[in-house]
Amino acid sequence: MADTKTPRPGRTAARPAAQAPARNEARAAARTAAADPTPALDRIQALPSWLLNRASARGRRLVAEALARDGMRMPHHAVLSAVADLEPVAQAELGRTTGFDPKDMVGILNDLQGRDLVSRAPDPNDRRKNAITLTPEGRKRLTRLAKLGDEANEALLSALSPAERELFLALLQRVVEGEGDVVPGS
Amino acid sequence: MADTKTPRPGRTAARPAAQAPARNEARAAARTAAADPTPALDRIQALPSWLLNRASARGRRLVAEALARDGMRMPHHAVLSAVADLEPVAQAELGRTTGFDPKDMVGILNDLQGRDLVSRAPDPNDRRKNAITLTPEGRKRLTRLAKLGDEANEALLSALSPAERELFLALLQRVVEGEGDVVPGS
DNA sequence: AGTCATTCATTGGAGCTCCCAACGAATTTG
DNA sequence: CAAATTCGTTGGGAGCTCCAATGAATGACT
Repeated sequence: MADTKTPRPGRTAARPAAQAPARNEARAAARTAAADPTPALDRIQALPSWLLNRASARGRRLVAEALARDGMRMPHHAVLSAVADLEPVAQAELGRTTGFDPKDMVGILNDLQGRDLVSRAPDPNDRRKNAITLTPEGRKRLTRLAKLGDEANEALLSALSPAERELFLALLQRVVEGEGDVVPGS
Repeated sequence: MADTKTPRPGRTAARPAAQAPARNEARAAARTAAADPTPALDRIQALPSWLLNRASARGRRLVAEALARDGMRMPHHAVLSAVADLEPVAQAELGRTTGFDPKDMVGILNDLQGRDLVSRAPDPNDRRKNAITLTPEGRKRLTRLAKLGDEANEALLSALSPAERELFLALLQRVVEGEGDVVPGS
């Protein structure tokens, strides 16, 4: 890859020119010449995947900023919530329910345990497992985090009315589940 | 962080036990005791930011798989599209219109130039800039990529009817633009 | 004119998410 | 009892996003 590029070869000027004819004129000319009614850039930026990426990035940023005010990140909040529901729970099951990689789960729980928000004790019934439990501080912290997360999500959808939000979430849910192809039917 | 965790301390067994009382019973007990009608995990996984992340990840995966059949990745497609519209165009402007970091733009264009899909020549009018241009091969390749991308996006929204897709995209667009708070008015 | 701020392409580095592979310990299956 | 599986952990890598700094070149201002 290092030999394929042209790393600013000396900048010796003296070029054939006749290559940059006023930009906009070239663009319009190309459009009429190639009969390209919809510019490729506009098309790509209207693609569902593109819009979803941008919306997701905005949501992640908003949530990250909100949780950062409490010194936490999104995975901390998610795992803390899962522990609250499933405790005592093994790390592998936490990974399955939240979707985090076991490798990353180790780091997340290291953080949470380091702040005394969860306790990680060997499970007496299955000594391979760790029994993850919420500490009282963890429970209080989770309440705060849930509030911050809700506020961020409120801001994320602030452009939509309540009815529109409900509709949007319903559609979004079906997109997430995907598996479409066959008509929903029921 | 290395001293905060408990790295499986020997597994010497002999534990206080009385800590893992059959799992499900503990869960039900906690729910009645804490009067928690909505499990925290369910709540967090119904959050707009969570759903958007999952939908975005699904879209990214579908698009990546589709473009990979042509040996390309998403940024390649996006930049190639932008070049098609704006050529000849400088890297910095490409970065502004597509949203890619200037650093990443270097690598993307290195790839594209290495495959002779774009040409990168010094701009005679402004010797700081590179004039990025589409090669004939690049134009053909873009047609293929656009098709692959469209198919992937079709699959992404396959769970929605045409009317629902239109509605979903309209709502999604407004979420992306955000800046809500004030009513759109027009 | 010459100084100064800005822009451009590039390099370096970091963080996050996801995936794959391996390991020792422990458990389950046959 | 042997074999396969699970569990937590460590290691590495690929992609995407972001920030800081550099030298070259340009533009603006006095």
